[in-house]
Amino acid sequence: MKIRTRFAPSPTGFMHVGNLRTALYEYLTAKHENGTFVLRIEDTDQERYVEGATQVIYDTLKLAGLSHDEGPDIGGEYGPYVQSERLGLYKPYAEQLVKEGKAYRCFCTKERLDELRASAPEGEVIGYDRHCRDLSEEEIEAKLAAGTPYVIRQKMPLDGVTTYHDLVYGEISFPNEDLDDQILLKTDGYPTYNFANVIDDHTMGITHVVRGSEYLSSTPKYNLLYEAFGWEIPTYIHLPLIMGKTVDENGKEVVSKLSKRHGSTGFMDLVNEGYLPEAIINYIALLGWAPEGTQEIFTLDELIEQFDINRISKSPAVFDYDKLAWVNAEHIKNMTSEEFLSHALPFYEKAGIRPDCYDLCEEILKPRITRFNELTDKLAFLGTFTDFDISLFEHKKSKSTLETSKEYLTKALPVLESIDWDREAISEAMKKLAEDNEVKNSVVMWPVRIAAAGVAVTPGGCAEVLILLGREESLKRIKASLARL
RNA sequence: GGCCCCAUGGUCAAGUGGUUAAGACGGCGCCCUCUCACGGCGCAAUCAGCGGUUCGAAUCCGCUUGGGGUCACCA
Repeated sequence: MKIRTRFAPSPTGFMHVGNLRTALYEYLTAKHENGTFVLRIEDTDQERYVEGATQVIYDTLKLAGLSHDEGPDIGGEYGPYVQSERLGLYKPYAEQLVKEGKAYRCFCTKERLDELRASAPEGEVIGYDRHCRDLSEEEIEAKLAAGTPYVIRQKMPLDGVTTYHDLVYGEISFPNEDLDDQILLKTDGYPTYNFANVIDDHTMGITHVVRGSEYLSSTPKYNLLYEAFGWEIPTYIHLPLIMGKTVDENGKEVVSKLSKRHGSTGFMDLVNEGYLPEAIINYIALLGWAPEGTQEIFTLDELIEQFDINRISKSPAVFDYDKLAWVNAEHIKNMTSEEFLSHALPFYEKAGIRPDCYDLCEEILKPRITRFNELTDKLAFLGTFTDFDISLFEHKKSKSTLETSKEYLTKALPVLESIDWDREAISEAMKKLAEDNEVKNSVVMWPVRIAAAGVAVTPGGCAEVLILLGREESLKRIKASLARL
């Protein structure tokens, strides 16, 4: 049978990498087996609906390269793919269970439920007391006739255990007495998430339910629903959680399930900070899964090829920005010239780089950046040449002092003025100057580079700096610097 | 608190009864070098604890401890 997985986000306007990682594994699970990846929007919560949030989901999936085969925007045989457009579907199923005695109408008010919860002993949590589970026919009729609002709750077995199998976690059992009579249909007639989820997964033919391990403890309820309807239970793949670090009020570091409060872990946030979508995907694929070999840098196609459910781990993983940055840098290093240029161009233009220097820039910048927005800083010396501290000319490691700097700058200036403004030519000329004077290359190169750049740290060496600046600007700066020595 | 899950260096992790316990990020050091990177080499750092089972446990079992998740008319 063809595998069908689904990604079923709620439109909250924000997708953090934990959600995206779930989507990724759903995608990989399907695609590795040539299966179908479905997008379903779960918008049954009227109060939390955020305008435009659905678009964020489309944009994110598109940027991430996780293209769905069926969904609200592209259709499919199992539509509609938005829960709010499926509302008529759920109620009959709930009524069916009521008719069969597997569910019941509950007329309890929210207030009563709140009081019930408040009555729980300190530190304990108590569930619904099943007050309406055994109302008489007369009582029910009377309430209905009076127009009393109600919800539909599922009757949970009072004893025994529910056991299920998960592809990652194996055999898991829960005592039924711990299961609450969960609400299927809310007062407003909308289904709850859990109910809609089961109905939709079944009617959409989802074969593999891939989701975070926070659902491990609600899965028995799902299964009891599948059983109540006599439906086949899907294959479960629960994923270890992605954790974020925060600091508590005592200054102690704590880890918890990744969420909004963990700062910029939103996919779009990371993209805006300069992380490449493919690098983010690559990195989060490694959070909870490891390939057979030692390869760490993957394209999405390679992930599809190598993904293996059996290699998903059980323990939670902490999101690490350092490693993400490294993965990002690796992806940059693997870029073709065209790809690199397309990302770098805006920064080149802002820095006033001449087109004939694009290749040189790629060569010197590619190994030096982790994210493209670092280009601004790397190229800043081209624009700013202000009063720098002349103590920069004193550099132990290159054996430069104020005196030698002045001496060799004086010697280098006429040489530079006389040669072709060519990277090789400049480099050779400076080396020859050092050789003729029997000093280390650095004694010449260091002051020339500093004199032109005005800063100690530059991408590339003195020849590269001079080329980027151009002949005129370079000579102007060197003269100005020399005048200060 | 009940229930459920998890447990290899600071982090991500390989490992499925016999290994000097991979690799990567980060850290540190050295080399390369006109700076910073890149690259190369190297170092420090892990099987939570205690009991079993076994000729032999990171690997199997139990307990303890620690961490996480979950207990809504949210999804």
